[in-house]
Amino acid sequence: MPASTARRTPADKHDERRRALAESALRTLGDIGYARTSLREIANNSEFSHGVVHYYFSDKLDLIVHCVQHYKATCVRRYDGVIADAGTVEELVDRFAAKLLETLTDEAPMHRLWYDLRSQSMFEATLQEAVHAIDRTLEAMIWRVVCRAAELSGSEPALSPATTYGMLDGLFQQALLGHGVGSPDALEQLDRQVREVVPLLLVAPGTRSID
Amino acid sequence: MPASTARRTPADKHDERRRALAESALRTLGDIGYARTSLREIANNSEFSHGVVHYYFSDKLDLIVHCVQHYKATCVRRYDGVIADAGTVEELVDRFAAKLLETLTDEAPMHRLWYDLRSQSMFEATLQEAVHAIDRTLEAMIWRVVCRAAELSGSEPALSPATTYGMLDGLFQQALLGHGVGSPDALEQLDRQVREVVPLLLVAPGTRSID
DNA sequence: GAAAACTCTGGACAATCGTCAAGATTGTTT
DNA sequence: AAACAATCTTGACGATTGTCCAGAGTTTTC
Repeated sequence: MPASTARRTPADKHDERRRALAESALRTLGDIGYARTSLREIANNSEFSHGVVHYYFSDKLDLIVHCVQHYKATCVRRYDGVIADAGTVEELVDRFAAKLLETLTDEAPMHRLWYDLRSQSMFEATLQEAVHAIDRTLEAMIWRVVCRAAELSGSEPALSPATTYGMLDGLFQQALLGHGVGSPDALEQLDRQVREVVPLLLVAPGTRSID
Repeated sequence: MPASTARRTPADKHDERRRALAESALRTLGDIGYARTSLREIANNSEFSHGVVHYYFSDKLDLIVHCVQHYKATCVRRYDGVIADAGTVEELVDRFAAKLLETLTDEAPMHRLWYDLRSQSMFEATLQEAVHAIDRTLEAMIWRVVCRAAELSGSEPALSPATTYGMLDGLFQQALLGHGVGSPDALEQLDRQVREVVPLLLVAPGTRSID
C-alpha cells in the first residue's frame, strides 16, 4: 500500500521521534535554561515518558547536541527574504532591523538558550564543535546581509566577516538582556543602533584597507 | 592590644570568611561553570567543610550573587592605568588592546564565568540585578577609554555608551570563544579588530548626530 | 576560670539526577 | 495466527544535590 509517495519507512519514523524529542527539549531549555533542564522535564513537555530518551539518544549531551544542530536549521535562512526583497539600501536596513526586532521578541527563549549554550560550550568540550559551527553559520548569514547592502549602495564591506558579526551580535545580545529585564526601550534602542552602525560597516570601493 | 590600627573586629572576620568563600566559589565556577558547580565542590576548593557555607550565606544563590558583586570590584578599574598613562591616541589604543589580550589570556576562566552568569541571569531573576549592575559598570569603563581617546585626538565619541560597549563586548566574547577552542590567531585577530574599530567610535567634533 | 557566644564539622534528610533494564504494548513479517 | 522486531512504560539503582542540625571546638566576656 505504500506507493512511491514517500510513506513512513521505519527510519523516517525514527527520525521523526528524534525531531519531536529535540523540539520538546528546545522548549524546555528555552524556558528554564541548560543548568536546570533534566531529561524528565524534557519528557514531561513531550508525549513520551522519561525512559524513551535513551532509546533515541545515547546520552543527555547527545540529545542536546542534536537540539543545537536542529536549532541551526531554523535560523540560518532567517534573513534571506530580507536580502531578496530589498531594492535599496534604506529598504534593506529597514527590513533587516525589523526582522531583528521581530525575532528578538517572538523567539526570545530560543535566543537566550543560544547564548546559554554558547557559554556552556566554554566548559563542556562536547558542545564546542556544534556551537562553533552555528556561530560561523550566523556569521555567514550576517555577511550576506552586509554584502547585499554594499551591493545596493555601490560600496564595499569595510570590515571582516568576523568583526562585522561580532559587533552586531554584541548589540543583539545587549538588547536581549535589556528586553529580559523588562526595559521597554531595548527594542527601539536596537533599532537605532542598527541604523547607526550599518553605515560604519560599508566604505567607498577601493578605500578598503588590506585585511 | 588592638590599637586604633584597624584590628580584627568580629564583623571584619565575618566579612573575611565571606570573602574567602566567595573566592573559592569563583575559582570553582570559573573552572567548571555554573551548571556543574555544587556547594560541596566550592567547599572542597576552600579550607572549610561544606556545612559552613550556610553559616555565612543563606542560600546558594546568595553566595553566587555575592561572588558576582565581588568579581565586579576586580575588573572595574582594569583600564584606569591605561587611560592615565597614555599620551597619544595611538599609545592609548596600543595599551588598551594589549590590556584586552592580557586579561583575555590570564583571566580566561573569570571571563567565561562572566558570560556564563550573564546568560544565567536570563533564566534566574535573582541574578538579574547584580548582573545588570556589572554590565553597566563595564559599559562605563569602556566609555572612559573612548572618551579619553576622543580627548587625545581632539574628536568626540561617535556612538552612545551602550552601542560602543555592546560592539566591543561582542568582539571580546568572540575572541574568548575562539581562544577557548584553541584557535591560536584569536588573540591577534582581536588586536586587529580593536585597532580597526576604535577609529569608527570617534568623529570630528560637531559632526556628532543627535542621540 | 566559668559562662556565654561564636564558629565549624560531619552526618543525615528528602529530592532529584542520569542511566539502565525487565516487561508490556504495538506493529510487521512469515 | 504465530513469531518476531520495534517501541514505549515503569520502576529501580547509585550518585549527587541543597539544606538543615546536633554537637564539638574555639573565642570572647564577665
